[in-house]
Amino acid sequence: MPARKKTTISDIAIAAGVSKTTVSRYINGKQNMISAAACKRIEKAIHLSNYHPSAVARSLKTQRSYLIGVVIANITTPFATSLLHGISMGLRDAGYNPIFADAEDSPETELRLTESLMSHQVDGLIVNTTTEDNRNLIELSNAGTPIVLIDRFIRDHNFDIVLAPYSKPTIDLLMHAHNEGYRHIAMFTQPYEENSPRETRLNAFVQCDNEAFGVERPMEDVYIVDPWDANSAGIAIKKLIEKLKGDDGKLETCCILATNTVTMIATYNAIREMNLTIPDPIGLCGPDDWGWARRMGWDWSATFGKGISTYETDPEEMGKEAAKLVVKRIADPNGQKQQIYTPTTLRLRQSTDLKHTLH
Amino acid sequence: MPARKKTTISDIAIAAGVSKTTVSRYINGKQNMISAAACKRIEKAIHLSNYHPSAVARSLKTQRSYLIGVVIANITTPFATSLLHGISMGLRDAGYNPIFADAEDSPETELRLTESLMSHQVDGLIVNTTTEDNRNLIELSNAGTPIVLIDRFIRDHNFDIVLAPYSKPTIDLLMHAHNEGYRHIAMFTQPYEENSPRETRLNAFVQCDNEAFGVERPMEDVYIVDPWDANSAGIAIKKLIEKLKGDDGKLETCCILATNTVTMIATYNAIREMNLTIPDPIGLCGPDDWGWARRMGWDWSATFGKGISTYETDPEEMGKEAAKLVVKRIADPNGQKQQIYTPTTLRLRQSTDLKHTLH
DNA sequence: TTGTAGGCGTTATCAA
DNA sequence: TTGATAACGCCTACAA
Repeated sequence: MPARKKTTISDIAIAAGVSKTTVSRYINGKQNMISAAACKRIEKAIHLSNYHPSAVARSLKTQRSYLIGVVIANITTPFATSLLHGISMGLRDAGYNPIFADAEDSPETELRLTESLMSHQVDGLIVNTTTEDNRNLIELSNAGTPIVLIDRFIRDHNFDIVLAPYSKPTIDLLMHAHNEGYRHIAMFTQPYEENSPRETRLNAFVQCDNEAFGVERPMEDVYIVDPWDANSAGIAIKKLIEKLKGDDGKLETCCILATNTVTMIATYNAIREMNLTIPDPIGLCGPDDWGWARRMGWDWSATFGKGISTYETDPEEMGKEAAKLVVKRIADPNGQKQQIYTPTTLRLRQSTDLKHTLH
Repeated sequence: MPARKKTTISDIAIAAGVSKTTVSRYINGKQNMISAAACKRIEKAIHLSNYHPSAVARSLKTQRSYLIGVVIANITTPFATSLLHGISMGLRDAGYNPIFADAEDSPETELRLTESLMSHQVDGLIVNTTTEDNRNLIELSNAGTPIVLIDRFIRDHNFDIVLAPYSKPTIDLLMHAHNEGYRHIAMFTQPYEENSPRETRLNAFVQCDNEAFGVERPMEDVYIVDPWDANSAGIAIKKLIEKLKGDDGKLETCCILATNTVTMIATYNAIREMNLTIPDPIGLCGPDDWGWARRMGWDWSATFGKGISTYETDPEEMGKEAAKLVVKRIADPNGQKQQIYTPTTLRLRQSTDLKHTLH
């Protein structure tokens, strides 16, 4: 099956017996400038040849592509899934299409992909960046490219950005633990360098551990966990237990704040393997960005034990907001940069219900 | 910050004191046709102005974009995520970029997006289609567009396609249930019209129920479940139980085959809520396309009860293969259409371990 | 209401 | 080794 040559606007013009200009007008909805007769003939010609205008030629001429480049730090997470879905819906509503690129957690890859997207004339960028220190994006932004960051910020430069308000709910969770009577808190986190949401949560933790729990060096209550390594969480738990042992050998109570859902699950499994019980002496809580699971009817956080206390983020909503924001910035390039915070919902469940359990 | 005009090949030509042609040659790696001096000047000019060639103009001229359109039926599943990741990696290795579109399970959306992708001169298409009966793709294919289907086929037309071999492992699982001594089998599936993998699994089930279990009307052992509806699985379980009640009121054993991971989890939860035990009298098994979870160190299928019997698919590998295949088809448009089956791994766990449990 | 002509940023052809 | 020049398919003054 040989590839036929594509039909172009000229073909239609000839077939309909009019000029390219007229056809172009027809395509762009300016039918009120065209005689009914011509309209008919053009319509027919287009239909017969099943002609589709070339977005490429149009982009070249108009310098607009109606394409938005979407760069995701790592697509292999449930968070990214919901994000993409939201972005996709939001852009479509505004007549734009996403070109999507997966940086695979590599700043170099992110740079390369971003350049590729730019050379394809994308009208704007939505970026979930791998790097807090992203010179390239700052340059692009300075050069006038509409850019919206999502979930991760960039230092030393003012960007449009969509965020979940991680600090507040983190503190809410920790204060709840405090009120429940936990003696200690601990934070289990993936490496947090260059990753602003984790940093934000860390800061909230440190502040709370210091102020509410009166701990002098709260960083000592922070444990680095690699959920990709099956043993990592177990090792952290062992270290934690050592610290919690009282003089009588009994464990003091401690509520663990996990940095994200995946870390939380790894931690949960580790706790169970150590034959420790939840919520006493160990409590567990953290963010829940697995909206997709809920949407599928699976409330995962209720499946583990008797339920894990979480705050739910809404990545899909974040995606939608980001989409709206780029489109807005394209229309109004010099408008004020915006920070949008999408709402979060606290869900207190058994995993931190120390008071009740003590009786 | 006003958007500066973009620098073009002409700017570079002027700055370097050469012609556009020479610059073009430089860009395209034909530096051996250029004098060392000119090379130097061009390099310098490009560097100073941080010039990036326009992929759009190039596409228009060469009729190649190095863009592959990727249409996914529904991105809101972990399966799709892994798929995308695989595609993304595979394409990148070959110098192509994915433009990705989410059809949101709607054939109309799929059509619209596909047309949009085509008008952007994509060199090929990778499609996880919503519709078995997809006239549009057949036409495009006939017109010479390189298309690779992934996970879902299209009736009445020969396409390049990447599939998991659902039939064989489904039968393996069911025969295993038979050998374990289950008296009945049942299938819990999402609606399967227009969805080839589910259909394939259904056919395998029907055949097995008939031949191995001697059931006359195997379709009566098929239950439609909507995992998005929390009650749906529960209702199906109740119906099933009615059928399993023997004369003495005791339940006969039955192994449930779930159609996919999400349905399986919904089913698992429903079984537990009914206070039924696994694997006796109810067994549970099905496919596992949650590779991402394992990659994150969470072997989910071991987390539920004492482990669920599954066969693991490898969506990431499927994506990679699809990427390789489009690229190949672009290079060799008239080559034989291929069907690629990616491997699958059987994991037998406690949820179907009836024999052992009986003692 | 319609058409002509020029150009968007490249590459390809041909000649020098 | 280099460079004019003509496309690629479309849009857009400007003119008729």
